[in-house]
Amino acid sequence: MAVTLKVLPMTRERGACCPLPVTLDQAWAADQASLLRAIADPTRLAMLAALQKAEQPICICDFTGAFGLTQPTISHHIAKLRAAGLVESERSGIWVYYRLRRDLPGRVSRVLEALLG
Amino acid sequence: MAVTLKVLPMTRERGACCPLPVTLDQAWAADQASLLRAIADPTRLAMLAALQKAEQPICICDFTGAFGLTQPTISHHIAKLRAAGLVESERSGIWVYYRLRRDLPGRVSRVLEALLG
DNA sequence: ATAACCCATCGACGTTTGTGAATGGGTCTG
DNA sequence: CAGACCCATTCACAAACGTCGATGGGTTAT
Repeated sequence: MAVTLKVLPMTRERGACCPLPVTLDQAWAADQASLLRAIADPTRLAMLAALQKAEQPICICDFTGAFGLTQPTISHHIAKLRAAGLVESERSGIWVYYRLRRDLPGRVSRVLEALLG
Repeated sequence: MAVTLKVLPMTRERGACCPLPVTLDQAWAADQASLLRAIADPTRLAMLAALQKAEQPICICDFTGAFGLTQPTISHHIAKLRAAGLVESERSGIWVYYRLRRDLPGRVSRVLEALLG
């Protein structure tokens, strides 16, 4: 009911597609997609949620125990989060503790906040 | 310069990883990851940005002209966005116009807002 | 020094994903 | 009707991804 949206053209010049009314920032899209691909994985998402909720940093072996995954796999996921600039690490003895980066860019913070609540 | 964080254990019981101090909601992680995978692509991100900025719905052939991609590829990307519940379509003549869904869940809206500004 | 433990990296394998050619259905025009 | 156009689907293929076993470097305990 009510007019859902402006009248769509039933007939317009065939064979001539309209140019998009907005400019496509390709570099922006690539950057955002790169960040999102780093987050778009159940394991890494759960890692981020755990890192955000825990006040203590978490080490790889803790993750390995919590998920049903092997240590190389966990290490691989953490490496992706690190490459995306989402986490930072600190070595203490034989353990390497991870936490969310404290100086995350504003956009990244907003995305994580929207996701992790 | 100041204490960066609480003291990390230099030595703790070896061979016994600490249980995570938070519960891992696996279903939540899978759902969020599924949504994010639908967005984590440069083409689809640009599509979403265009759909958000344009007040007029956009049809497939317009996208095909704007990106350097073929029509099946554009159709494939739009299908992923539709499967994720992000866009809805309306046929008008031989054209199918797409727009962002108007009743997006709150979480999804917040994520998109954080991404697209 | 030796052993035990944690972690990163490499190589390999199966799965998923992005892309385009080809095809068919649907809609308008002549 | 025939032709032209838009779109969705199928198929095929290369690239990227997630996972694990194996290996090596680094650190602590004995």
